[in-house]
Amino acid sequence: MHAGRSFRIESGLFMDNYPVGDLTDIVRASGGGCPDGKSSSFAQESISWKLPTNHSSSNSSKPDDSADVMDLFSAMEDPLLHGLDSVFFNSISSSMAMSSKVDMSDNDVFVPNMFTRMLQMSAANVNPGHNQLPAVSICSESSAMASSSLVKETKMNTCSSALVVARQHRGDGGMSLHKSKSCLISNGGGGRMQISSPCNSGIKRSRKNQTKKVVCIPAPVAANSRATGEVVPSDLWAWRKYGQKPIKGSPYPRGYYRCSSSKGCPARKQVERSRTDPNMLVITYTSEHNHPWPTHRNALAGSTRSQPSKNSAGGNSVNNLKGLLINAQQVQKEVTEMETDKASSDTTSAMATVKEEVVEDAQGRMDIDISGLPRCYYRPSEPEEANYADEFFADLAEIEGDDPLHLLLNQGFGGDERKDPKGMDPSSIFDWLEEHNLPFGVK
DNA sequence: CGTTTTTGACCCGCGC
DNA sequence: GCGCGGGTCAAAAACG
Repeated sequence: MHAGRSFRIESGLFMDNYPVGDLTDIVRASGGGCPDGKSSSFAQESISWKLPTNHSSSNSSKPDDSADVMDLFSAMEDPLLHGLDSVFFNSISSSMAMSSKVDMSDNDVFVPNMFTRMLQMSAANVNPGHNQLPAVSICSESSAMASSSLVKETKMNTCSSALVVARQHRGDGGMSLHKSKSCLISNGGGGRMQISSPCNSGIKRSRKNQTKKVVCIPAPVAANSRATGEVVPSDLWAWRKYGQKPIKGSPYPRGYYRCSSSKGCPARKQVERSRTDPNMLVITYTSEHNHPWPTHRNALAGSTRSQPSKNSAGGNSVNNLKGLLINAQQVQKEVTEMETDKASSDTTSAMATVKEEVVEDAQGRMDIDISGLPRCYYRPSEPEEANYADEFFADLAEIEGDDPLHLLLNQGFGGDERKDPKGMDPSSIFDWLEEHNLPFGVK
């Protein structure tokens, strides 16, 4: 329809150096705690958004920058997750109004722009040498906050609440946290989502030492329900299931998936239900994609099996993503309800965590080395629409201290309007894109 | 026909 | 060395 102009979105998401603390703190943030149920008492979680726009002090000074290069694809690994965590962080931010704080210092711009993570990423455009990327660090108040002297208190106008930002610079190239493996696959209870992200050093590891990113999300109810009853949310990567195994101690099998977008791509993911809460899915990502985002699923044949419902997030990646986003929407709704119901912050009030983990050794320790630096580029073929959206995104990016995603959520969730990208909800983005024949792919 | 899913067999790492 | 548990392979079936 239109030709000539394209717009580009640049953003990124990476975990600033995770401050002192152990993973149990992170996991507890989900409200689920460890399977043994002993982790129900913990301090209010802190969540931080950080977007070091132009300063390169966050990570670039670390000696192992080369690792960042290897991180690129892994950071790109799950754009959906970035999108979801954006959604979710908004939810959290709303629910944590009472006790959270935010650091909006100087160059920090709070721009969890979901679009930038949902849309196309292109490795060719990734420049790992610069840290013009937003960083996200999430930590527990009891640990990181208490130890960080850099925490400032400001306000966050967008979410009518505040978040905590704990910022620390890497000292010796990483820190070791006590590994709480069982907790990693615990869940936060219905409607909660945990996200653990990895650090990818690019070093080939043995099975047990492989970099893993653990994600806990509420199991999509209707999305991708397969004949087996298995519910597997999809993302925009193309995954092919290559195995399934019953897991000892869990009534639910674990599915093994590999990336089918590119031959030889080492990316893997495992999907299983949480043994403590069947409503939660635990997705473990292993290894990084060695290719950009797929422009399309490389095949449809067989991919829609047992996914008859076009609207149930099955059948194609767009709808799958919609399903997850809708799920995130539900999560947000729950958060809102919880906030309404009680202002107190119990263990389930912190719903999402993001952490980077590297299973470094068998000593029950893990190193946190957060350096994923995704950049998102979206080059729609509809310049007019692009132009429109360009301004839209630009506005979003420039609203300092405002949360465009929150705007989206406020405007979009619960509404049916999707014609106007300015007013659509995240799930409607895809409808809008589809309606306007906008590709997800690069170029 | 090309791709994915299923599923039993095989391989590998780890603990004893 | 052996057994166990988890991860992967590969053939057959299913799907569009």
